[in-house]
Amino acid sequence: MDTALDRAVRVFCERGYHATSIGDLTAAMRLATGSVYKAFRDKQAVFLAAFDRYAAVRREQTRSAAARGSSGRERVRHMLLSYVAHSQGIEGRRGCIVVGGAVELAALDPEVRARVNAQIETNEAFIAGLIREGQADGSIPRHVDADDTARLMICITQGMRVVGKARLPLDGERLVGVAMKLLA
Amino acid sequence: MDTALDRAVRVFCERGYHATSIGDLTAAMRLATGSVYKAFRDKQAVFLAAFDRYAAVRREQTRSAAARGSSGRERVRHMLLSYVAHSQGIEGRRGCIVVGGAVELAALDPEVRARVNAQIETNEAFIAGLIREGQADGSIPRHVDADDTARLMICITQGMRVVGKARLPLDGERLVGVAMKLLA
DNA sequence: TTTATTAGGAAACAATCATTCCCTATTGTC
DNA sequence: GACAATAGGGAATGATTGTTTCCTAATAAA
Repeated sequence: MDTALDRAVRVFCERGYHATSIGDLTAAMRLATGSVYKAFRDKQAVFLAAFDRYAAVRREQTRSAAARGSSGRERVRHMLLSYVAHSQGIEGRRGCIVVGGAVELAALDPEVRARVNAQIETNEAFIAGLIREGQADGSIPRHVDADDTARLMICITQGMRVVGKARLPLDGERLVGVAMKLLA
Repeated sequence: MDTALDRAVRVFCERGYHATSIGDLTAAMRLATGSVYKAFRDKQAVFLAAFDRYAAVRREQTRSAAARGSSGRERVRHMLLSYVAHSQGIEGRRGCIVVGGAVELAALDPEVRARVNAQIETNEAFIAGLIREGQADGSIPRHVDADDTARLMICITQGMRVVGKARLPLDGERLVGVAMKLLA
């Protein structure tokens, strides 16, 4: 069932919510219609489950990417580089469920909006934490406002997913090189 | 007809493409089904026309916001402030057709993808131009890479639309204050 | 072995979708 | 004033949607 949910994640990522029919879902999950409705209340429930799964996986990937850095500053850099990588190529084209949910559903579906907000705020707090670590270890100046900078970096990462979905190329080293000025 | 198209823009902005039915469209445009299909080939044609109209209006708004600045640097600042303003409140909740088109349709619809790309690249070139103006008038250092910085700023602006759609508050002065470090 | 419970599958359901067709005013032309 | 042309409106249509229902096969308990 978890593997079926992973397949649902892929479909929702690349087609979004409304363009994904139950037929698309059953084909991707390799389950019959009845089986899907036995496991989930309705289509939205499948989406919410897929959202949660996607969010958990991405959180872990982002955290482990950041962990590759040896200072707070380097951890921010690796986190941004990881985001560029995920926004590009085949995965970039596939897209991000959080961004998709925000754009397609957040306006009208309070349940989705709550999850999108929670995910964004968690990420933002994580980035602010990295910045504070950097200030503690001396790799990031004290005068940098951790919260404001984190929120701007959230905009950057979410924006990269939009640009990546449109298949515009992103040069990781150059883009992140510029973004690191925010920690000056 | 132009006023009807403006109303179509609003609906497509807040509901997206697939969640907008012809019924929603006719109700918003105050036109009967037959009239819509007399003016446009199909639903996608309505969307493309709405997209073009929205893009033209937003381009003008962004340009006039930038024009309020007296130096290249100040023009970039005003342009970013304008983006924050449009990403917030009722308009932020309504959303951006370009971001919506990118996230919802760019993966599968080449025609929409081409327009999204064109709009993003036009904006990016405009921002790069502002930066070069600032370098010419001495308000922005020469060592700033105009193209890389413009691309990052595109990510910032597109990301702000995503965050704004999720109804998270954005403090314009603080956010732009941090972003202006990119011109240091 | 028998029975109860569950996971999974396919067909049927009503509702909604985008689209087409045809009718009615209104406008401009001769 | 008569007529052609067109813009707009609304009902009808076929396809597709999400959902439900019922059936089969497999598994666990007794």
